[in-house]
Amino acid sequence: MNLEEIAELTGVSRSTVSRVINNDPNVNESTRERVWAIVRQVNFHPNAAARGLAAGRTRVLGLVIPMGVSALFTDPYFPILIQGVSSACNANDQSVMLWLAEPEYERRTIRQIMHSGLIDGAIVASMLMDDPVVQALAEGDLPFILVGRHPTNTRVSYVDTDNLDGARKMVAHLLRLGRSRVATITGPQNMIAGADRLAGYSAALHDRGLAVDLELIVEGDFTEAGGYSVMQRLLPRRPDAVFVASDIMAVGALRAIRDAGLRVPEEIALAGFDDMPFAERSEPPLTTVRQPTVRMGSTAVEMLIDLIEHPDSAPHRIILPTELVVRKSCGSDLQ
Amino acid sequence: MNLEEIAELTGVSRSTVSRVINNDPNVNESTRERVWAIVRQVNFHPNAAARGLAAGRTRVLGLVIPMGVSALFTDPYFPILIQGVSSACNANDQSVMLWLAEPEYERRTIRQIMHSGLIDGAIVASMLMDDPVVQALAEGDLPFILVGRHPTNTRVSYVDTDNLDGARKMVAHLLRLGRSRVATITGPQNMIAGADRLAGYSAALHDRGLAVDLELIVEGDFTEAGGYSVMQRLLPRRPDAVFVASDIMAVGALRAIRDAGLRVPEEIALAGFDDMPFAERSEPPLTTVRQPTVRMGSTAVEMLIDLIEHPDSAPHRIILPTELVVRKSCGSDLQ
DNA sequence: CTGAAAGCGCTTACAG
DNA sequence: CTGAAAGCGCTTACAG
Repeated sequence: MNLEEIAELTGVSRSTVSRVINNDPNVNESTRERVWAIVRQVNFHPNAAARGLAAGRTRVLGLVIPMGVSALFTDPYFPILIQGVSSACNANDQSVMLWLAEPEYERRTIRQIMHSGLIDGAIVASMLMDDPVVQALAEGDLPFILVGRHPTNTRVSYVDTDNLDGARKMVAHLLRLGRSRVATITGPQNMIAGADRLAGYSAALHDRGLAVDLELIVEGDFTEAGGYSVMQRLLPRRPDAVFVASDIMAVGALRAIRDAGLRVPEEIALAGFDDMPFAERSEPPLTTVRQPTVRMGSTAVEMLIDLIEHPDSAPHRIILPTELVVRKSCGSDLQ
Repeated sequence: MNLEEIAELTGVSRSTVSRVINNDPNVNESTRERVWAIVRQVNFHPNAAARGLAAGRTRVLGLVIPMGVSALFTDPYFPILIQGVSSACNANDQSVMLWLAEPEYERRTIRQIMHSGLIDGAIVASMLMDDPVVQALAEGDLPFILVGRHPTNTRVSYVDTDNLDGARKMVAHLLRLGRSRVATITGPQNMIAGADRLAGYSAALHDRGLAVDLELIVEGDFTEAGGYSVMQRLLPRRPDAVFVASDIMAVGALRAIRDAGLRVPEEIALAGFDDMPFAERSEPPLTTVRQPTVRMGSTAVEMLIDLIEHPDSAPHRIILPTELVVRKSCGSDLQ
């Protein structure tokens, strides 16, 4: 079933059918109705590939997730992001092509994306400070939006969580509770969120006129096992609070504190970041920073559609706010 | 940059360039090399949409996940499945189009999928006994593979986990440990995995010549909160072991048992299903059944490619084995 | 082994 | 408001 056949059934030309399907205003009302009737009757759906080829727009958006960093896919961040993107695409009548860029295919992936003709633009969930994927995209001419800010390139558009502010608010909270040796377990410093959350930690100390004690800063790797072992290294330095840059690391840190015979929050206040589902189920429930992951996804979609339609617009940068989620692990109720 | 331009640069016809790109054997070796050299030099990639239109094959596979059931997306099953599918697609030089079918868009989604011309076939992760999406697909002529068996339609191909056998092995294990009142918290009985795991429970009792006690069977909803409340209902009936049809429900059940002042595994042995990441972190670590989710994804891809290339082959059904993961919560070490 | 030509199913100036 | 025609970038019989 194609345009030609519909045209025949309706007694108009292929062009007119096309106009009707595309809601072109220049069609006689009665013609339009006649065509629609047939279209619906035979359950006709135009071939999207042909449409894309002819019109130069496929209404398909690519979602690129570089898997290089780790098996981050077992944590809910990406699934939730995918959900946000997908649902915004549904709402905007777009389809989504998913590219999980495994390291061994990364080069091929990025080429495919840019030259496939299959997508009108891409949303890239890059996490690294200096991602070759982003580099390559920036050199091509496919519209794209980053989820996660880009630290240097001033010409890319992105949406990000306010990681710095979230961390800052959390550390300020811990200080306000009277903790004096607030340590932090950071994320990898080659990851933007890792760097930004550390910057927030420093800023909070600075806000209070406190000096950063390098002894109290240790770098984790965003895994539970990493959180555990790094917390063990931290314990002899006697922190009375720890801001952990991710919930999953916080769970590991919690175990390490327990295994050392210390109590949370009495002896060590603990706070995470992300507000993952397990955070509220942990024992004690984990104080953390909530980020608007779904909204990042849908915002990215809207930005991308806008960029596709206005390729020459200036780069947009949107930073979404976070929210403090205070539970038992920080000892707010001990005061 | 298109075929025509490459042809011009090489001094051959568009047809020949196309043959080279598609590894057609009927090309002179030296011509082939000359063309490849140029293709690489200008970093040419054929337009996939045009290719799909002309050849009738896009090398894009659809992955359809009906989101109707629940926000199942916060558990790692789907992400891991997506990963398996995506990585097998990469390995087979296919791209993947992701359709998260939200209930409100389900009808449109399925139409889009079938008529888009964008994909050569679909992998459908359906969970319901009687899914309208599967129904619709079965009536169309797009090749598709189900992840999760179909109970009635004998003409669809699928890959599934051996849910029945996994449950059966687990319950047999609990019985072997000397537990005499083995209860089960099932999944929703309109979901295939829910039904199959209950069937496995019954089979294990039957294998031992034991009668099923309906008092010891309660239906959960695959959520933690559900596991909690349903376990509360179960407690007065004094089970000494509970096979819970999913890890997330098992975590809820564990909390309910604790809150009632009972000990796991001493007073109640507990076992889950799925082997999710948090299962080994639970306290005590959860005995469970591991299913090969990644392999289901990659198997589905291979089956689909096969089906696309041999549309008339008989339906295939592949059931992958599970593995018992024995940890502390079942009390194996109490013996 | 190679090329000219038709065709995949659409869109969109162009002319009327 | 409508249609004939060119074109999007490929593939693939067909003829040689």
